[in-house]
Amino acid sequence: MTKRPTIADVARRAGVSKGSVSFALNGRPGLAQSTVDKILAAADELGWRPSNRARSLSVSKAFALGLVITRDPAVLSSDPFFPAFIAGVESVLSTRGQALVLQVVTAGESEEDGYRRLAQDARVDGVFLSDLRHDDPRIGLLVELGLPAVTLNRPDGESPFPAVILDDRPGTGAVVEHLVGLGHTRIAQVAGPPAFVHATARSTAFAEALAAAGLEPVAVETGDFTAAGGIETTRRLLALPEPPTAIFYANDRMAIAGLGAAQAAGLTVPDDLSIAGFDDSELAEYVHPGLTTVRADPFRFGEAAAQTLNRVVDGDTDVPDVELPPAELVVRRSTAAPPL
Amino acid sequence: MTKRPTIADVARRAGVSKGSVSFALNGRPGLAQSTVDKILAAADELGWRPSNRARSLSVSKAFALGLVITRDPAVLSSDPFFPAFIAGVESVLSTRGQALVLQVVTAGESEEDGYRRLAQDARVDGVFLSDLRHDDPRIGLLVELGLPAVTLNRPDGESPFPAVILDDRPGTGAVVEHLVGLGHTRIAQVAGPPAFVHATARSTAFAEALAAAGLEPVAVETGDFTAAGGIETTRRLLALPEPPTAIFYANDRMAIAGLGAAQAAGLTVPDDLSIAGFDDSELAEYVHPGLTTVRADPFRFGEAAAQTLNRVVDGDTDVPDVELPPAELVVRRSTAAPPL
DNA sequence: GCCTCCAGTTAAACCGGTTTAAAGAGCATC
DNA sequence: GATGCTCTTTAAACCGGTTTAACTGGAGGC
Repeated sequence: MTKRPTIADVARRAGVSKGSVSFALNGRPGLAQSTVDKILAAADELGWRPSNRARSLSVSKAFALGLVITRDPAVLSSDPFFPAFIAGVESVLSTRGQALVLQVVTAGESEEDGYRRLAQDARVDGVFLSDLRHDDPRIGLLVELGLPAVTLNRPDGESPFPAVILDDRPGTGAVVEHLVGLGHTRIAQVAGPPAFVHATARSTAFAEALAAAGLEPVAVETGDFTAAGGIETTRRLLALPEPPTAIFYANDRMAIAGLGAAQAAGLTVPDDLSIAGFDDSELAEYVHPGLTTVRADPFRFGEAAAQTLNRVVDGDTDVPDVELPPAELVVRRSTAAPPL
Repeated sequence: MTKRPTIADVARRAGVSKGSVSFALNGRPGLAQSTVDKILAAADELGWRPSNRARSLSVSKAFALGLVITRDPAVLSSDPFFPAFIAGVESVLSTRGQALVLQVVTAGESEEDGYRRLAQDARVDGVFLSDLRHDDPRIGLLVELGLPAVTLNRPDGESPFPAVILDDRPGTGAVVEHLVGLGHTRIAQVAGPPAFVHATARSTAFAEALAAAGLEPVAVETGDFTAAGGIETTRRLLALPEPPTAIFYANDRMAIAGLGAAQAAGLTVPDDLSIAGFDDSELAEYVHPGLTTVRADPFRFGEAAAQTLNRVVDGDTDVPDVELPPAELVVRRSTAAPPL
């Protein structure tokens, strides 16, 4: 493990100045082609790669992007979204020599502290803003911190940042149409926490799709995206005087737990009760019966978000929003015609 | 967003030299207490925080740790381990102003490229080595790269790195004892890929515990930790001329999928077949019937790993291995006495 | 009163790049 | 042959810290 070569070594070997090496590396005009070749050859022979740290200091960039996630409500622990999303992000970053810095905010602090830390330490050039809340205070915070960002889905307030959008509505509508088409009229929903923009978006889409079919939700419960929440809300729905014949959950985790709760209550799915989820997580296909759900593509979401954020970071003004192909219905065995 | 103050600003304000400010900040001896106070006060008034980048360059440290994960076999996507592990790591890093850099290796490359990238870019001061393989080539690679590391669990070859160990054996033994205690004699296992140290460790522990009870495995299938693998191996086990009355899976994901496969095959769990998993993932408690499994504490694992790695990074020689409290049995409804 | 010693402080070099201003070379112009 | 101009190249400053070696001023010893 000998010390790595520096730009000075390359310059010496090529018989030029440090500045010229820098110019050659960054492909700046003003150098004779022959000189450029000579320098690149020298760099190659020495196996030189410019030091990130030195570059960071002189150009005031971190060459890294940041993602803040809250761990608290176990929201994270079996969320199929983040891992795939992160993989998508990385697929873009690794080709550009950038890194992804994770900031997990633990119970004690507010999520905003996470962003504040990233900004104060100047660890990243920009951040991904996920799980938008209504009137999300983080947007103002990031503006104040001067930290570029991209939002995952469209915020409801003013935002100076581009958004990468995956529209949940078509998928939600498709689920409702599917259930209605099977003959269901008593459909309930287990929504996500109303503080989240995407949770209420799905709720609204659900209500609208039902209305379009001339129906109303028989009940709407609010879950917290966890399996425990799925159990509890399902029990409440099943205890209604006139329980629903179909339940649409805002994510697969709650749906799978709800499936368990229904079975524990002695019901057969889908004969007695139809169940649909949202995410198409890995287990959705393999539980019994297989879960009808809505599939998005978080990997691609990550890719698009990283590309978009990089445009902002690179100083591109007025980066347009990006629309991804909408989520689509995946029909499996957990939905069927309602009991007579 | 005005420019942040530098050490020179602080020095000027306190009426001292840059060097003194640096000394005061780092608590080095040789400064009069009164001077230190004056400097710290000035720093405070200006809200100065030393620049990570500059520090990084001059002390040749990244103030960050790295984690490389392979995304490919969807191993990641619903693995309950990593998110909790990462949260544990962060709980240590955030108090020290360090960051966690994630490197996701995508399909095309080998995982080693991930470490190589982290090392070449000098992005991190050390890395976590997870999912150890037999004679893991990454250990040699890290030595060669001069990158400090800590291994999650004990490697089987020589290793210069400390290990953080969570012993799976007591939990595995407890599962077997539990099943034997219920009266099972035909117990099968769905193991993990034999390339992984922890997979074979669990397998061996399983075989040994059975042997201690005077039994032999009725069959051992090798899964790949995915839900799809859980389905397939379960089908094979159930198709045996004399199928097992209990199956022990190497992780919850395969177990939950296996549960679905058994139910799809018309079996009632646990009356016809007992099922046990490993991990105590969130869904384990909420599927129907609740999954008997083995619970570890990945958050604490992350904490311990981060602390240990930091000792190595800080130049502590001979950091001892750390033993965590072993995983323990969690009995739920998916296990019962075998059918007569 | 002079020399030593030492605690306290500072100037300057350094980390490894980027960037700017200026110098130098080569050639055409008058 | 001096002047001007373009094309290359370089020296030096800079980013914001850390670290080393040298320099203070004052106390203490003789």
